[in-house]
Amino acid sequence: MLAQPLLDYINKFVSLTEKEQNFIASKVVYRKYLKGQYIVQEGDVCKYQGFIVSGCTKTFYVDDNGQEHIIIFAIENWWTADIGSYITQTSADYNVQCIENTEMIQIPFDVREELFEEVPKLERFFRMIIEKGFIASQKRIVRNFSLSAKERYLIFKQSYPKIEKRIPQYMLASYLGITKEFLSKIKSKLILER
Amino acid sequence: MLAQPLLDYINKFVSLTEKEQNFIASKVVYRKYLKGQYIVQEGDVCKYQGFIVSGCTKTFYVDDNGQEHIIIFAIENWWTADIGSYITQTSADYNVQCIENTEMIQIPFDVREELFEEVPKLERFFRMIIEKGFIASQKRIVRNFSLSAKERYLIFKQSYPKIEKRIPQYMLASYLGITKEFLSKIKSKLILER
DNA sequence: CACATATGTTAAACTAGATTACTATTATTT
DNA sequence: AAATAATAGTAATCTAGTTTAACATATGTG
Repeated sequence: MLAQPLLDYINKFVSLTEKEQNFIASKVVYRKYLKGQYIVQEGDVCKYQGFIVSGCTKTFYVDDNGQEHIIIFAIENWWTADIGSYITQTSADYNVQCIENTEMIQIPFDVREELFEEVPKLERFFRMIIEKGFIASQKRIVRNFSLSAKERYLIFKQSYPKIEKRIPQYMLASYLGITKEFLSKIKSKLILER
Repeated sequence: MLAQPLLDYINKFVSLTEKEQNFIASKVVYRKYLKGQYIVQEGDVCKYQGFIVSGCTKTFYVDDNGQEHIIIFAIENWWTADIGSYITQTSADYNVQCIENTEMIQIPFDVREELFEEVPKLERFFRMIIEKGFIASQKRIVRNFSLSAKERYLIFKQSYPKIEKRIPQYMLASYLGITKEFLSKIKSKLILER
C-alpha cells in the first residue's frame, strides 16, 4: 500500500490498530514531484504536511534583498511543510521546493481534524514529532550564536553526511548562514590543515 | 485556587470539565522562586515544565568560552523549562534562572503521562502550545540569518515592549546575539538618527 | 558537438560586530 | 553617607565573514 511507509513510521511512536491504519491510509494522499517543483510557495496557504518517502526538499525564505536563506532540508522519513502556514492556514512565509525527484505522503489540512477525531493517538504522535522539531530548532539557534561558521559546517557534515553529499555547496552555505565563497574558503583551509 | 491561572489558560485552547480541572489541579505544583534562583541547572535533569503566573525567567546556555547566551525570556502566561531535557529526561544543556521573583505552576515530569491518560485533551493542548513555540523558534532562526543586529533589536522592542523594560540591556544583548557594547552603539546611533 | 547554465574556487577590498580598556551612572549594602 | 557591586556608555583596534569580480569546471540540452 502506498501509505505503508507513513504507517510504519507512526507505529514507531504509537501503536495503531488495523482499523486505524486503514482509516489513515484512506485519508492521506500519495504524490510524486519532480526536481525543481514547488510544494509550497511564499504567499500561498500551505495545504499539506508531507512525509517524504524518497527524495529531498529545501525550505527557504527570500529576504528583502532577494537573498535566499535555507531553513531546512528534508529527506526520507522527514516531514516537510511551512508548518506555521499549515497550522494557522495563513499565507506562507517560506517556500518548499524539491531538489530531487520526491515521493511524498501528504496529510491535507482539511482531513487533519477528522484524523485527530477518529484516531486520537495521532494527537500524541504529532505532539511527539513536533517536540523533536522544536528541540532541534532551539539547538540550532544556540549553535548559530555560539559557534563559528567552520564549527557549524563540521557539525552539519557529521550530523547529516547523507544530506551533505546530495546537495550543492551553495545551498549548504545558505543553510549555514554564510556565503558560498566563504564556505569554499573554510573547506580549502580544512584541507590544508590536514 | 492556586492552579486557576493555568486552568484558565488551558481552557483557551481546549474546554475542560469540572472533573478534569480538579484532576489537573491535584497534580500540579504551585511554587515561588526568588530573583536569582535557578529552576534548572545545566547538567541536571529538568523535572518540571513551569507555567509562569508572575515574574520573569531567562533560559541561557554557557559556551566553551564561558560566555552566556540567552535563548529566551519568559513572563506571565508563558512556559519555561529546558524542554529537551524535560521530555527526554536527560541532562539539561540550558539553565533557567529567575530574573525577578517568580510564581509558577509546575507540571512534574512524573505526573505527565498520568495527566495525558486521564485528560487526553491535554495531548491536544500541549501539541498546540509546542506548535506555537516551534513556529516562533523557526522565525527566530530566519531573522538571525537575514536581519542585522539593529533590525533584530527593533523587532524585539516592538514585539516585547514589556520585556524590554524589565530586563537589563546586557541580557537583551545576549538574547540578540551581540555584545552589550555593540547594543549600546546601536542605541546611540538610533538616537542620533531621530 | 557546441553552447548555455549551474556549480565551485580564488583573491582583494570592505563592513558588521567583537574585543579591550577606561569612564560614568545606578543600586545595594554597611 | 561611604563603599561596593552591578549596569551602561564610548572609543580604538581587530577579525570573521561579505562583496565583487574574475576564472574554472561540470552538466545538461538543442
